[in-house]
Amino acid sequence: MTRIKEILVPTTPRVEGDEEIGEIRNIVGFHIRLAHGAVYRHFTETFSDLELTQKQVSVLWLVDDHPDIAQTDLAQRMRMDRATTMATINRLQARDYLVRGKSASDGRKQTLNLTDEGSKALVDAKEAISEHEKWLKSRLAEKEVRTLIEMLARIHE
Amino acid sequence: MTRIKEILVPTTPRVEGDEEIGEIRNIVGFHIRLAHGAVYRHFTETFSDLELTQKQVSVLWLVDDHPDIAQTDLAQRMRMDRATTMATINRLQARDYLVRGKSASDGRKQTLNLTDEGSKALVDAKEAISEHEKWLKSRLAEKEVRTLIEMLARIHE
DNA sequence: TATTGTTATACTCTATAACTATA
DNA sequence: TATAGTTATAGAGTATAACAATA
Repeated sequence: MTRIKEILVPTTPRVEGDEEIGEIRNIVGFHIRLAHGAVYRHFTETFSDLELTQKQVSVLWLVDDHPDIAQTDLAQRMRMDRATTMATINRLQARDYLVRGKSASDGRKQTLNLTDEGSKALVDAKEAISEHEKWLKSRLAEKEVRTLIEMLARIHE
Repeated sequence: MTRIKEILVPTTPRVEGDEEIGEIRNIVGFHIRLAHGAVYRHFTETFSDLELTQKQVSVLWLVDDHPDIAQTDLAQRMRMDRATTMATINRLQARDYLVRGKSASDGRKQTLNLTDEGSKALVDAKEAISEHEKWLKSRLAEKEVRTLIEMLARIHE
């Protein structure tokens, strides 16, 4: 189901020297950094009770979605190297949010799974993420959310 | 100058349970984090010769655009707090890329300016940023770049 | 040889708190 | 009182290098 909507499109023409590097405001990377910072800050400020970072929540979430996941698999999904993954896992294990096991199929690999405490923490964390997303999405139209995610995915994939 | 354009807007109706939090793939914050990481990684890997981080380049750029800028003004533009700004400035000053001075109008404030060496480094850095942006923009259509910047700005402003 | 996990190391980013000087 | 800069401190993220165990 679709309907026609009229929007105003500013027709900024391409100017001579447009491809040159001009103002810092036109640098995509600059805005990605700032947006990331804003998101990071809102999350940590609003949900300091959680005592979990976005990254840690992401790890709990992925482990919950993929029981027995190995560290390398997790690392790939998070776009982290092994050492960084280790550091994150260690912190979560120290708080008894997840446990390491031995993979039956491959002796080199380990299995990661949430503890009951980890599952409980994830429920709270998802609640927080949900609120956080509402804050984020309040700045975007419904359709823009999908567009934005699609464009960002093209960048990190 | 503007013109009217008609677009099709899919009127996806809100469904029961729509506000529920589903897959991690639908979380905007998740993609912003990953995209930021991808951009960060590409920049540091490709321009390790520079010995400058994106943040440091941004600071040099802003100081160049705004001679005699004070640390607090810079901090606002970078969305950093004072302490983080100090740390960044200190690193750049230690490398003789910028100098601190005293503000004539306000004894509390300082002035920041690039040294000749800092200016030279900025030229190289802008070259790198330009290439980096090409890599980034190769994943996006011309129009999408503007859309993305606009949406990201709405998030961090 | 390649992969997985591990440890050690280092730099950057981020922020909080407390202090000094100035407005 | 408020603002600007400073210092000390700390946790987290990021990565590299080298090592052991396993495939």
